[in-house]
Amino acid sequence: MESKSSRSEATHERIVDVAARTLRRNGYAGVGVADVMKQAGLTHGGFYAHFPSREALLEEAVERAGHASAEILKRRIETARARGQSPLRALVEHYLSEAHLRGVESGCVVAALGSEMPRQSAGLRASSASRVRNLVAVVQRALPEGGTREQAMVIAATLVGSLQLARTLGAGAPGQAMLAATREAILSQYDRE
Amino acid sequence: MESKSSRSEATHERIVDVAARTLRRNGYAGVGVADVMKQAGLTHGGFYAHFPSREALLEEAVERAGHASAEILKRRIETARARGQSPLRALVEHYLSEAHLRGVESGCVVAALGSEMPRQSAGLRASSASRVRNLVAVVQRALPEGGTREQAMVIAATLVGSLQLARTLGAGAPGQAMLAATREAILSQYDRE
DNA sequence: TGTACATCAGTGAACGCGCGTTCACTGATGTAC
DNA sequence: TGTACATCAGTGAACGCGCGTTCACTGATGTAC
Repeated sequence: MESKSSRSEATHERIVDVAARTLRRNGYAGVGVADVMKQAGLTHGGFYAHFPSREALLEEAVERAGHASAEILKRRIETARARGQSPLRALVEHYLSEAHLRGVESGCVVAALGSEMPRQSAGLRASSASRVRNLVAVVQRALPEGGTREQAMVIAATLVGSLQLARTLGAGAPGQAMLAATREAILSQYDRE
Repeated sequence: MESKSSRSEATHERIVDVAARTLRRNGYAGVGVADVMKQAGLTHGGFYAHFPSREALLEEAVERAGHASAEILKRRIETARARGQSPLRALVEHYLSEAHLRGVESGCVVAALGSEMPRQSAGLRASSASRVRNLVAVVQRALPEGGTREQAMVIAATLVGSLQLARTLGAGAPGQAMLAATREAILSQYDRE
């Protein structure tokens, strides 16, 4: 890494950022080398100076996308806790918000790719499974004292499923109703302090 | 339809059946005209005598897959009810079973395609959204007297999310743990008679 | 400070391949007489 | 019952296109003296 120039590194980061957004918007198959390079302001020929293959880019993009949205969730949780508010409520209201419903490309990668993850190559499945475990861990952090991993798994599954179904039903009333029902259900069950 | 010979109709059905399985195993992008025709015992050239386009096949395949798995769920629910057992338990234990975890290609199309549905063309999104509404309706049927549509939406989201995350974590212990946690959570909350 | 040279990020044309789609043709089925 | 013909499901070669990958080259940056 130290042998690479900072200019090269900056370009690398830019490509991964573009790919992390495109990945969530279009799925694994929707990430094209030429298209990503063009969005990053480059020509496609230079791609292989930065990545050994398209697959390698996808692995980095899954991790980038996962870390980015997990960081946002963690920050919301910590802020709520610091203010004496419910961290779980902060998490749920952010995850199941209209902004997240509409903003696939900057949202949770697990919700964006959930049904495609199991079909990927071994390397990509490993990156993807690790994003799932991380999501469960973040949810568990938001639970009240004594919250178990089992509870976190159930809540994570509900969050992911709800967002996907809402997006499929459409960003209008049907999708909103799905999110509202789920917010209500999770909070009334797990947020009794 | 009546103008078509029964031989042609049988071939058409066979192609849709193959596509409905391939669709769930490989996703929308994983359904290739040549591959499906080959699996149906035909050559790819004849495809356009049966469908105006690949897209038209996909729409039929989504509906076929959705109806098929919904029928199985409905039957389980009715059987349980007839025997005086809990229909919700029957539904949940079937949906979150190891068989369903492993059998993507004959399982619920919403779980198999959830994250890809919102990105499809208008026609496919319509077919897909209709499968989501149908799943919610089937879940509501399984609820005890007075079960609301909101409850059904939350349970459907949890079922879909849990199955996807379990498949991503792998069919071994991690995936099984996800399913077990979700079964337990849904039944203990909604199955108090 | 200035000149000569090496390094290397990025360019753009070309490749092989798979895929959706088209189309002229074949060969079996069924109808007319 | 048999022959001639029409229908039509399915065949297989060919097409255009997009995509991942390769590679010889360019031009800017930075180092040596």
